[in-house]
Amino acid sequence: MPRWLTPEEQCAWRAFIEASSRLLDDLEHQLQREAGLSHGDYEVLVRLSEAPERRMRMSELADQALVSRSRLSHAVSRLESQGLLQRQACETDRRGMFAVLTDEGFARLEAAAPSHVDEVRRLLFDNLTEDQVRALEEISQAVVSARREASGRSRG
Amino acid sequence: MPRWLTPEEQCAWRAFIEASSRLLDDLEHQLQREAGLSHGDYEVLVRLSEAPERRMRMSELADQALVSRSRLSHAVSRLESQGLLQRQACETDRRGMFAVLTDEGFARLEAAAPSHVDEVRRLLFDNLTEDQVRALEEISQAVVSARREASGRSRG
DNA sequence: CCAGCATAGTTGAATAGTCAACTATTTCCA
DNA sequence: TGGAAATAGTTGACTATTCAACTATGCTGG
Repeated sequence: MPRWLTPEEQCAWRAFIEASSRLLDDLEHQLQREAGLSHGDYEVLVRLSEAPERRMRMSELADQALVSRSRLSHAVSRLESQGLLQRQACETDRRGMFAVLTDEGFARLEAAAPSHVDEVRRLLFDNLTEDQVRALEEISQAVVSARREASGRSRG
Repeated sequence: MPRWLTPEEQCAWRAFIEASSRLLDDLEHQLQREAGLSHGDYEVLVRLSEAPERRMRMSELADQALVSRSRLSHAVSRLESQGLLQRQACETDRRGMFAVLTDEGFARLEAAAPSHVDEVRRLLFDNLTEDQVRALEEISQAVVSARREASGRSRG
């Protein structure tokens, strides 16, 4: 006997799916239009830009940018061919590679960021109270931690 | 001078991106494993199953399932070839088509739903208080309405 | 030491998604 | 009425993503 969702949960779930799909789609389109980047690519560049020496090991980058290793590998090849980053062999682990943000990549990111941030504000934060911003973070944290604990338990 | 995000908004934004990506990815994998359906396909089948006579015009279905018309058209072709639904010409508007859920499609959905719902509970609602569920819905509604008003304004 | 397992990352084929162009029909209104 | 514009839906080419297989290297216990 499956535990169904309560009516309140149903509503919340559908609202969440609609809001997050539309929000992410809109941001995707906006980034594509203004900067020729997908949201995934943008995340990759952001993480690199914040890393020491603007470089990061492939696996760590994949984890932080929330994409699979395979997808990152393809994405890095694309971004590399656009000159936005480079691969660099790791000297202490000969299996390893770094992705390094180029100046051009950094410039592209700097050009894309302001209008992207404006869009995030416009589509999300301008429509929320301070309490709602706090609630959004707490809800998100709860989801992320629960997932982490669950996978910790199943691995350990 | 771009309005940057406040530190609180930054945190909320990153937490939201991580939580929603992981949640949606997990659900996607679970549905794929258990029922051989993508989340998009699942949404399509759900909407059809709730429609009168289990059928719906392509455009309305696309709107409700939050996918582009082109994507729906491809998806319907796939699902049709799997026998989960059928296309049916509309008699009052000769441009129009209905997508109709087959018995097999309905059965597939019934088989997939319980474990999917369990997963939604487990990954999301089990980790939230009642207040948080309410907050999640209000936040989502706020985002969706703001977007609707904005596009209404730009269209009108 | 070294055999076996784990980890880092890549690849290519298969699948899915996007975008713009296209057909066919309907609606609007001068 | 008729012709422009809007709407419904499809298509195909291109791009992106996934999945499983693969190479290469590092680690670990007997």
